Amino acid sequence: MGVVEERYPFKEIESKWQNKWKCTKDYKVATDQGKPKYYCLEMFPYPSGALHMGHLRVYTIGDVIARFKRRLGYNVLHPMGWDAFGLPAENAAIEHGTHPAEWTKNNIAKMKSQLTRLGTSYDWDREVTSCLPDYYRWTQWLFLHFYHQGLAYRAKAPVNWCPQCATVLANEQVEGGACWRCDTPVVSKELEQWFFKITAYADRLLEDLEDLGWPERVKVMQENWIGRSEGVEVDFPVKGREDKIRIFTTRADTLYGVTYMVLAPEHPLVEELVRGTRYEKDVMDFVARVARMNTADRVAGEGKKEGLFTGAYAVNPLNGEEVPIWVGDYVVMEYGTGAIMAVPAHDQRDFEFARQYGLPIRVVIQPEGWELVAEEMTEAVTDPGVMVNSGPFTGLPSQEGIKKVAAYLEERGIGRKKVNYRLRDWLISRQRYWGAPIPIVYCDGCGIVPVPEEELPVMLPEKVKFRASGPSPLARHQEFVNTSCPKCGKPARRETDTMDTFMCSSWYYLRYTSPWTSRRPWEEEDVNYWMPVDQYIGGIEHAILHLLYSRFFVKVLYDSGLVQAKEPFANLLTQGMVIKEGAKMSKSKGNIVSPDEILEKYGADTARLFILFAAPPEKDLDWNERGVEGCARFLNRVWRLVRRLEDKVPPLGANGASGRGDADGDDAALERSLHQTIKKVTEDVSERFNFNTAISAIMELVNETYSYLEKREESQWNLGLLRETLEGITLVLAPFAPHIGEELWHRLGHKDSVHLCPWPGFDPEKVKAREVTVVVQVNGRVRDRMLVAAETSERDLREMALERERVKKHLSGKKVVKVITVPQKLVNIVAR
RNA sequence: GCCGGGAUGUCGGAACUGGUAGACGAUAUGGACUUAAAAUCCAUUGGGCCUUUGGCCCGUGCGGGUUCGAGUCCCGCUCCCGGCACCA
Repeated sequence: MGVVEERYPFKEIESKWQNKWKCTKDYKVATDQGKPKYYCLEMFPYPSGALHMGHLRVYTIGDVIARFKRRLGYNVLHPMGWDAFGLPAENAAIEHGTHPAEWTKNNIAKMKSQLTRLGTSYDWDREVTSCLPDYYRWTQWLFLHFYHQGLAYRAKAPVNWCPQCATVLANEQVEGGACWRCDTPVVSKELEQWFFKITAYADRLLEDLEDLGWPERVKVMQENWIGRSEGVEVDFPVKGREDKIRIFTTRADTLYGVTYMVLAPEHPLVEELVRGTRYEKDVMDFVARVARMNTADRVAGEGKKEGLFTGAYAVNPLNGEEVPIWVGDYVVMEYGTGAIMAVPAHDQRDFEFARQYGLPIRVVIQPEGWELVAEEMTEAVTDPGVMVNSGPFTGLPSQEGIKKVAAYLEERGIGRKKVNYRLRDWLISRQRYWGAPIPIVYCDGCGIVPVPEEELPVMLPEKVKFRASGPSPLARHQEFVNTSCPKCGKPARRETDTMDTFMCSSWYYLRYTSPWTSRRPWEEEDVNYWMPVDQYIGGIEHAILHLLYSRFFVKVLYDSGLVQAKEPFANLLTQGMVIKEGAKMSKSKGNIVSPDEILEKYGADTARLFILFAAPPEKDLDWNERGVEGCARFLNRVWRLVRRLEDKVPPLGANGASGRGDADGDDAALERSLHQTIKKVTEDVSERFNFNTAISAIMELVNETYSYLEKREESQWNLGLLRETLEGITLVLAPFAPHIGEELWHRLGHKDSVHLCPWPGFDPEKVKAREVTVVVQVNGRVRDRMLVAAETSERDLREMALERERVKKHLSGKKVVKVITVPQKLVNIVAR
């Protein structure tokens, strides 16, 4: 029985088929209007050096989907490339002296070979690398396109600066006041930078979320990030001055409850109000102190509020009342108008501030069911209620009041409806070398001049010197900086900032559709055939960043007629993390599992199978070596099963096709299992991406096939049925374990690749069981089981159930009140 | 605080629109094969109770409810994970 104990030689098999697939280019695709397309895409990696387990997981999931859809007859675009600009390359250059281009190139080579070893089915002819001039040329082209659309502008503004990365960051790249990449607290700096006007698309970015096949939580995260808020802006005149303080509020119904105003420390009016007054020194000291705090400190001081009276008063435009104007750190300049009306009775922050500084509290909304008394309140009451002390609005329900007061303000020209967003424009300048140069020239005479399209790309100079601190290599590179103005020809200076690498990744999926074109960023026919991406797969960490920027890009391109898709990614799958012993893999914890070691020890098929089997794709996956061994065991079982029978089972169509009507029904049972398995795998993969249950179904079929062989003498085996079964197993296993699938398929006598073979269908008739186990319950408790013909009628079921001895025992002394029957499932007898 | 998601054996996880809770895999235990080990194969593997073949009871985070029947639906909580947050 030597063969039976054999383990499958994965090393030979895997390299054999990987070479074959490479030569035959089985996964190369072309635009084909006559075929339904399917664009399957995984987020392209940053070439950091080597794949980690997280990469292994995404690329395995994507590969299974691509292989599966191909087999279903789709023209599948499944490309791969490299998000190759970025800081680590530059930092490596500073530390080790390797040029970023060299470092990146080596990493790409390494990671590409790892992806090949994993058995992925990419069309490598479409590989894109964002740091190469033939790619970043178009990134620059897109910058100019945005510029010409009025969507790129240069502005001086307070921006987030990461001292560690020595560059500015977009708002999306600051997490809790710290740099998303290195976790260093960011500081605020006033700089002139390039911005993309993403806020102009806020509403569409919000509205179009609805139709996306994305996880709810990702949609909600984007919703929160955009932070749409409807309200009114109201002007409060300043007593004794021409100035007005404009505020934004969502609670116009509480306008009669205003007892003071607060300006943000950065508000331009602050200085003017206090100038020359006895309040000036204290207020300006306070303003300076707040300005010195970095973002992290200000976030950390959450809840603690500080403020000062400015000595000035504002007039409530509704009731003419004079209220003191304060300056306070709990009001931020970036949101709304940088000034608020304070209604301590109905806003928790105002309430805390008022209590702290002894400012008056006035109730103007009485919630239903209890009587609010300002002096007795311990917190603000924000619930809706009835308006009180509100002049002509008294007695109105507050929710109605919001609208009525707004209308009243608008009529009198003292206020207007306004929608505010939390979303800020996207700051795309970076003070670093390893990125796409911003194609702009500054001329003393002409000002900001875009580099003409035909002069693209603005090449990143290769010979530069890296230093640990100071200006970026680009800013110090005189030949790069000094140029002539494209407009007037006089000496001019180039922009030395490069673009945020999120620019590069905002359009790479468009480039994949026609990466060879050198005349345009993409060919219209190709981009419109393939887009949108049907299934996008990647980590949740890009829920806002990459996914929001890409959506913005496509909307802009749609508006200019460059693409027909309104959204880049129709469906999104966010895969969970790979963890070990309940913790994220990290160097400090020493729980890192290396993909190379896994591929070496167990092979790609086993690694893939475990990744897919251990958890559904959205959930975290706990890496467990014993589980990996279980998957290796399973593949060996399949291997031995085919090896044992490959010379015995006749080709399909020849004599010995599966005979039915065998006396004991084992043949029918095995055949049924086969069809049920195909059905289950098909549904689990196509409808829900539940690879784990699909694989367990295949395991069950393999177990049953072994049982079948065990049960009978070899002479009694139905060899035709066994061939059908073995082929079925191979066909459905192939997307998950492509190498062994291909090998077994060929061992079974086939000449073509299993991966190009149509997905097997199932016969709905053969899925149905002839006999089923029906459960008999008495008062909802299972008391017996009956094996009956599947088509047994409800009446028969009921009668049979009532006749069962065990049932009678439980019915003794009771009266049958009701009998519920569910054909093929159960009978429930209700007795009292 | 607001929003989203979750809690099922020893572990990873199954259970379609309410209908046999624990599929599949791992672990553990026992057995077969072997000089022995590995590998392989077979059996058992939620808890408790009863004298057995067998049977009974409990059990899907907690407390209620709806229903013939609830892991699944409803109400009220607890805890965990994630996002946002002086956002006016």
